[in-house]
Order: sequence, then C-alpha cells, then structure tokens
Amino acid sequence: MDVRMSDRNSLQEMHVLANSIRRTYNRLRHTTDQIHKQTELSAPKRTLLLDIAREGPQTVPVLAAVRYVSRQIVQTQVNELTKAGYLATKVNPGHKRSSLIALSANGKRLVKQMVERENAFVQELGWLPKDKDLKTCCEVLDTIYEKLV
Amino acid sequence: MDVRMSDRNSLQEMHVLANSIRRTYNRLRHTTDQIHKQTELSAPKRTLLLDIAREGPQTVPVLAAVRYVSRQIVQTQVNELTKAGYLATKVNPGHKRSSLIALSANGKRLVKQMVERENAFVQELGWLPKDKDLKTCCEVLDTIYEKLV
DNA sequence: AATAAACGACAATTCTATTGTCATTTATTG
DNA sequence: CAATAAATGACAATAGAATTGTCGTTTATT
Repeated sequence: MDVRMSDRNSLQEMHVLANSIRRTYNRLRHTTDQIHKQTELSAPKRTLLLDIAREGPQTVPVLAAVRYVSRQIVQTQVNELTKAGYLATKVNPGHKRSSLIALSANGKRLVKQMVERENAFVQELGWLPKDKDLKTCCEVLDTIYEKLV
Repeated sequence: MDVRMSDRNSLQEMHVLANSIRRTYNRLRHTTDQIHKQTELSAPKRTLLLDIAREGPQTVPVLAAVRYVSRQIVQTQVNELTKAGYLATKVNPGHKRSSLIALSANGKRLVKQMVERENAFVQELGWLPKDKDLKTCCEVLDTIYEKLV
C-alpha cells in the first residue's frame, strides 16, 4: 500500500470530494427538474432517456444492473416511457424474449430538445470551467465510478 | 458573453461532466449504503448527520433551504433521528421557537464510526486521486454548486 | 398595534425503489 | 438430448422520500 494512501490529509480530502459530489448532484437535479419541468418527466426517467440516447438500445436487465437498481423499477419506468411514446422495443438478436429498449422518434426529438434547453441554460449562466479542469474533473469522477463496484 | 461559452464542444463537455457527476453520485450512494448498512440509516439521514457534523448546529428551515427540499421532510427526518438518539435540540439564541439541531453524544460517536468505516474502505480500495487533481475536481464541483441557485 | 411571515405538527398524496411471487423462456450441465 | 437452473416480464405489497396543503402559534415587519 502506498504510504500516501494512509495519509490522514488525503483521506479527509476524499471526504470533502465526496461531499462536493453529493451536494452538486443534488443541485444539478434540482436545476434540471426546473429546466425540464414542462416535460412532466421525473429525473430518473429523464436520465433513462438520456442514457439510452448516449449508450444506445439496451435490455431492461442490463440497464438495471449498470445502475445497481432493481430490474423491476427500471421495467416500470421503461413501460411508462413506452406508453408515453418516448421508448420503443427493438428485436434483440441475442435474446428472443428480452427486447432492446430504444428511443422512438418522439423520444429522440425530446432528448434533442432537452439537450438544447440545457445548453441554453449553460449559456445564460455565462460560465464554464476551464477545458483542462473540466477534463481533470471528469477523469477523477470516472475513475471513482469504475473503482466503486 | 465569452466566445468559448458558445463553443459547441465546451457545451458537449459540460453534458459529459454532468453525466459523470450523476453516475458517480449514484455509485457513491450505493457504496455508502453498503458500508453503513449496519447503521440502519437511509442515505438522506446519514447525509443529514454528516452535514450537521461538518457545518454545526442549524435550524430545520435552514437545513431544508440549503438543500432545496421542503422543510417538512427535513423536519420528519430530524424528528426520527432525534427519537433514535442521534440528534438533540439546542436552545437557539436567535429564535425562541425554532431550536438548533445538533448532534447528541451518540450522534457524534456514530459520525466518527462512519468516517472511520469510510476511511477504511478507501484504504482497502488502494487508490486515491492525485492531490492536485482532487483539488481541481472539488473546485469545479463547488463552483458549479454555487452557480446553480 | 396590526399584519405578514415563519415555524412545527399533522395529513394526504405521489413517486421511487425494494422485495417477493409466478409463469414462461433461455441457459447450463450432466 | 433431457433435466435443472437462471433469467425475464408481469404483478402485488410494502417502505421510504418528498411534495403540497392546512392549522395554530410564534416571530418579524410595517
């Protein structure tokens, strides 16, 4: 074990970071709730749509496993989003029963609108982190994400 | 408005960062849920305890306002944590009716144990971000936190 | 002093999420 | 190939988080 690992300061800094992540996440959710209020979609459902837009069609069990949540709640949300017309099932070549969940035409349109709304918000905000810092931040967060299995 | 602000790449990077925050937060919650399973406390209640430990005694309305959640839900959680013996009310010099919510002796003990458990977990993980990167990450997150009012 | 706002308590409701069960389908393995 | 185990979608029951609304009292404002 690296000596710096057991350094008390570093451990405390880790708590500070964890706290920053938590409170920033919560504000982020609050802000996006307001930005996308008109969509009548909850944060988990919006996240689902954005994730499928980013990562492509996936099965319900996979969507659930990646998020460490029960497949039942994902199934429910997928069902409701499908009923609302934002998601559609695609034939899964690898599995006859468990189909791939993909964005419908409406879903793609909605995601596009959401992204545009968020971009407009960031522009109005009039601030962006320095490119280098943003990248560093992402790297740190993503590494933590991968370490936490 | 700064020209870089409207740079498409930067905006897209901002989405990437937002996504990193979201998914890392969720894993963090999942991990800490496991680490502190024995406490029988939910994530919101643990956060409340840790925040009061860090920031000192506060009134319920203030705790709620900072988090952008209703004072009613904070009141409920504070009441339950008080009943469980982790919180205690302190006389508020500035307000006769709305007392300050502080950690009890038991609460302080619990927070100490939680911090130790988390430190032990980080040590077992065998990884910490570089000090400089960690600071950068915190700065970026904290600035976003402050900008999002 | 009168009025407005804040506070704690309580209730109703919605949404998220978990757990558990069941029938069916898919995968494994002997 | 046949038997068994695991996975999947549907459904139900339940718990917890959080919002909204109301009420009576206390605190602040004007």
